Amino acid sequence: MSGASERAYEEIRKRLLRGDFAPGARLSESELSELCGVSRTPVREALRRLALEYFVRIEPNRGAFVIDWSREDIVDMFEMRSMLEGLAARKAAMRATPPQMVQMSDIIDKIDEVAEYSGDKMMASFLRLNREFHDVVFSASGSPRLTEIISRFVEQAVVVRTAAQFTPKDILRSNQHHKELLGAIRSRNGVLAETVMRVHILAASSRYHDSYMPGLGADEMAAE
Amino acid sequence: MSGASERAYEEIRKRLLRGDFAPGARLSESELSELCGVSRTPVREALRRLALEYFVRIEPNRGAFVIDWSREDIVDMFEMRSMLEGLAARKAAMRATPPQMVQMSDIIDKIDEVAEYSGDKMMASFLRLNREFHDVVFSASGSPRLTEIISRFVEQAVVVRTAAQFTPKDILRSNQHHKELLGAIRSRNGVLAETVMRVHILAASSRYHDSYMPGLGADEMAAE
DNA sequence: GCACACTTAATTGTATACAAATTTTTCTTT
DNA sequence: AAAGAAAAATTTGTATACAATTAAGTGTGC
Repeated sequence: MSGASERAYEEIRKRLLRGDFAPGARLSESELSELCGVSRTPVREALRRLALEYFVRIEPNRGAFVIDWSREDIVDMFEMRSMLEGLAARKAAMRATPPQMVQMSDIIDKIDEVAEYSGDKMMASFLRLNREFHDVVFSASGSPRLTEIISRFVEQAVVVRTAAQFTPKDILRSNQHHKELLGAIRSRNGVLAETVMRVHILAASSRYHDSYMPGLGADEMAAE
Repeated sequence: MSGASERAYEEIRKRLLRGDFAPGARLSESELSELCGVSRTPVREALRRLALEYFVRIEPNRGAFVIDWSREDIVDMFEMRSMLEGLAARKAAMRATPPQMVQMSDIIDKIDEVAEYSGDKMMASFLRLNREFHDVVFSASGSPRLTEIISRFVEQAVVVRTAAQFTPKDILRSNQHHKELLGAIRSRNGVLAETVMRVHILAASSRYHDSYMPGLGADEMAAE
């Protein structure tokens, strides 16, 4: 997957995330191909890939359609992700090296700084750092295959679309989870690390659904 | 994905499972295309799909190679599967309907009967019934998306290749897990259901690795 | 005026042809 | 003879052309 195919994938994915196409809309291969400036062949390849990542749904002989997620679907995706990332956190608690812990600590500090910023710049920085932090956890789990599969999961439609709507307060709370997780890893407490990570992810899910955590106002809700 | 594409996928997958190609071997698109009796286009599509299911690995501009799994990779895959199927079992304990419980019970009885048979017939019957049982659990979880993703996981290379080497004793022990799981579901004990399911899967993993359960001889080991 | 069948147009699926990249072979040089 | 470079051959990646299926439009019958 290189050149035209990769380009088509990036382009279509970008537009899907930006919401250029309505949910349920049919995606014409011809239109996409001239939109991306490549032929239909790499477009088809990109669509198949996006289907496996749950951005689109392909019906045989009928074409690709933008997936529309139900609330239940979204809950399920986050639940699954919480199980898998929880597993990674547990393994990380057992195997993380001191340098990796320092890395996590550094990222945590940077995220605290970023929360002071505002606007798109803040959001972009946070998303990058947050991704970095989780990558260190995955790496610390010592399981390349686990890392690979979870990454694929994290790249999925629901997760990506959810990430882009945090307030500074959300960011700080999210980072609080990071701190707790690092503490659990430092004390080699696998069960705690797993549980904290699950809370971390499920809180983001909760945030997404405009639901609330008992005893807290809506603006106090946790986010990933 | 229909016609030639589907045909190519089935054909290549069948040969991969049968071990026709050596691990790490390069799969030529031209060879596969005349092997399947279709052109290169659907073969490429099939290969991309098999890559996402971890049967092959694709290197840009170099082609597709048969994946070779390390022991650690296999452990990781089963661990992930245990987490996801555990989640499904927990949800099933909360939502399963009486008819679904009857279904599970029926399948359990049939598996006990099948263990009396011998040879390929037994194996085929067990695999089908086992799959049916797990499908009922997924269905009982009430989450179509969860079901879909776990199914995709279960179809993966490692899992499929592992399934085909159980003894009658393995089958009976596996079915014992099924009985415990049904008990947990009947009593609406989500945590127990989740834990039993995780044991069920991890036991299969353990079986696969010629490792053993403390205090039991090798031929007493559990299998899925 | 509405439903249904048929014809036409548009779209997806597959095959083939060409371009770009990689691997293999061959030839030169030390 | 071995190592490296250049050229040929093979293989993957992309574009285009054709086949098959599906969707849309048109006309006819009731």
